[in-house]
Amino acid sequence: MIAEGKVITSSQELGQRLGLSSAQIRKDLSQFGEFGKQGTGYNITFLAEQLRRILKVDQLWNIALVGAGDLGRAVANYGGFFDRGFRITKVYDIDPQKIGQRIGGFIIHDVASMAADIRKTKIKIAMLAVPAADAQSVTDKLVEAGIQAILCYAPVSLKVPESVKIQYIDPVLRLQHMTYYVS
Amino acid sequence: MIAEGKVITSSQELGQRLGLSSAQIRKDLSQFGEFGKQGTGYNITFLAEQLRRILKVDQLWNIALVGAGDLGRAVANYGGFFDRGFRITKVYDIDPQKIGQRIGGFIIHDVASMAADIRKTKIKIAMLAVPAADAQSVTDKLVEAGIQAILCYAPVSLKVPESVKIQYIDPVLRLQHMTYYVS
DNA sequence: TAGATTGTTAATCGATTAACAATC
DNA sequence: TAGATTGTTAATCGATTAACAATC
Repeated sequence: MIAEGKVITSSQELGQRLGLSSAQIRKDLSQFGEFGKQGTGYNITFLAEQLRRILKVDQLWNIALVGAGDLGRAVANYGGFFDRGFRITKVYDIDPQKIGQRIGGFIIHDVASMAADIRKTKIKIAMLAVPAADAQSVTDKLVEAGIQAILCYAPVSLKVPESVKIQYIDPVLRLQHMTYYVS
Repeated sequence: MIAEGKVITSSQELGQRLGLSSAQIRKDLSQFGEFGKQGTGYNITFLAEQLRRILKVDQLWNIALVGAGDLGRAVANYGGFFDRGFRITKVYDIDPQKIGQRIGGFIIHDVASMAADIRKTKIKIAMLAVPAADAQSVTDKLVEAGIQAILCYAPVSLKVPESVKIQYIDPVLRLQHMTYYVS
């Protein structure tokens, strides 16, 4: 809407664009504050700012990448993170052959130094691109070191304390979500 | 459970492992049939077979990949599809420089021939790894050609008819789902 | 002032859970 | 036969929607 040059919107328009009812929009927003004006609606830039603040995407997050194989390399080379508030600051692998080499401009560090690094630099988010068989043990180390969120590229289900958030990137799972509907 | 050598399970055990109530397990399964035995529970291999059939993941699905840039190359080289019932059979790009070359063992074909190919081969699922700016126009062509499900790697929101299913792979979106909970 | 739209309360709807007859 | 667990109905819970006073 900002790109379209619009200044004000309403719960009705937001609902229409998002496929929700206007009541849902107002109810959800009201959980976090009063962002609109009666009779007028919502100022779009103000609302966007508030939403970014609420979701904590109004800052730059540092990320540790674990795993420098094919998948890790693809992730490290992906250019879409920085623009959208995320920055890989460290890359780790366990393979002595890889340690010291570079991928995507990052030096590959030894996982042995990972826990201490993460504690020191207070990195909160990690991306996991290790083989499925290693994912749980690496996760345990990350959690122990104070990581609070993990984006996991391995096709496994990780066990973590409730306080740690996990999201998975598994293209096959996404495909499987759709086959049911395909005839 | 199969790997663990177990033969029979119950709605209670399934619920426990999945973080759901036993009633939820029974209710959901009963939507599709009667898979258990009173007093005994569910035969695990039989249940798994039935679930695969219901979800249509008991077959090999052919997939068209559109876009042979960095992302497309990574997708084409990803070895995890075939084992899990998906096979890329065609790769397309619009760049004359790329057409005829190979990525991940696939010859890159001209998008100009895509619609006719898809109609002829009856491919139902496509993966989209084109620049965000091209995603909608390519999607329109795919839908027109009869594609029923699209896995989109571009960070955009695609407009498609209700009958077409879409799933997105956007690591930044996944990261943004977690920042709210990170302190 | 009249019209429009918010934030919120009350009503409705649908999903989850509890309970139990059926039966292995 | 006694114990266990299913599939399903009824009860409960929570989420969505409708309605409206407040007010810009």
